[in-house]
Amino acid sequence: MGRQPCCDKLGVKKGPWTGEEDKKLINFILTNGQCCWRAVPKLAGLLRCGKSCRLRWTNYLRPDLKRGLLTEDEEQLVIDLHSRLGNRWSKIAARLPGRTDNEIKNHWNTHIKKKLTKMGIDPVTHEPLHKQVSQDSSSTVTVLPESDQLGYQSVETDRQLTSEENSSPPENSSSDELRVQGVYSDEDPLMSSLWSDEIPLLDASWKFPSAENDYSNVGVTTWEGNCEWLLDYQALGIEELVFGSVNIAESSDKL
DNA sequence: AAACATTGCAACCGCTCTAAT
DNA sequence: CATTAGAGCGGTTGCAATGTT
Repeated sequence: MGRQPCCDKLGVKKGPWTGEEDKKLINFILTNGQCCWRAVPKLAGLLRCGKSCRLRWTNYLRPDLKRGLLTEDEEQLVIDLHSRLGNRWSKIAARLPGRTDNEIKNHWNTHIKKKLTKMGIDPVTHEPLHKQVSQDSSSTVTVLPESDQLGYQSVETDRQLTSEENSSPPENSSSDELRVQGVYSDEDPLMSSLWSDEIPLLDASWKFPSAENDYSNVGVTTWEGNCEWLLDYQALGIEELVFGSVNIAESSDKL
């Protein structure tokens, strides 16, 4: 017995969102809060799949999102977290307030990967590339990393990789396996907080520039039952402000 | 100026996880 | 315990913007 599709494929619009659709979605969520996403499109008068609405909201419309490129510090944090967590983008994103997993994933694939490769670091294993290359005697040994210039820390200190592990990226092993293997230590504050599934908060040691801002109630991935701020938004007339950005989206649609 | 190549990002797809029954 | 439905995640794709020839 197959699973029901998340939405009726018939009559469901796909592709880029229009300003009008954004407006409807924002308006609905500001007014009603977040109930079940499956019901959102119907209630909001959208011809979209609930999943699509959730994605649009979490990746683009959420008012607490930061826009623009990742800062150097954020990038560094992403690299560090990736070396520990692998492609667990949502876990990584949880450590960067105002950033989405999609955004970080895109930034990783388009910028950081290249940067690391250029630096002679394998973006998958975080191992120096020359280790693999040097096996081929004909190739020149890559001079290693300007990594220090960027503050990149080899993960060898954190992870004692066997040659087998070296051939399989972290994401190929289950987290529990890795923990059992001692790859991640429970004494590592980052890892232990991740294991315990607490609401992510920036550790002071990250020296993240925006840590001065209070994001303590923003890091939650769902704000069900925690949407008082929406009412505040409305009371303060911030809805207008939000829609201002929608207008920008609308105008960009016309371009 | 035009054609082509590359890049970057928003959005989709399909799978897994989890909670409810 | 098994089944089901919904939510979330990570990989991938499509396309507009930008750069290069």
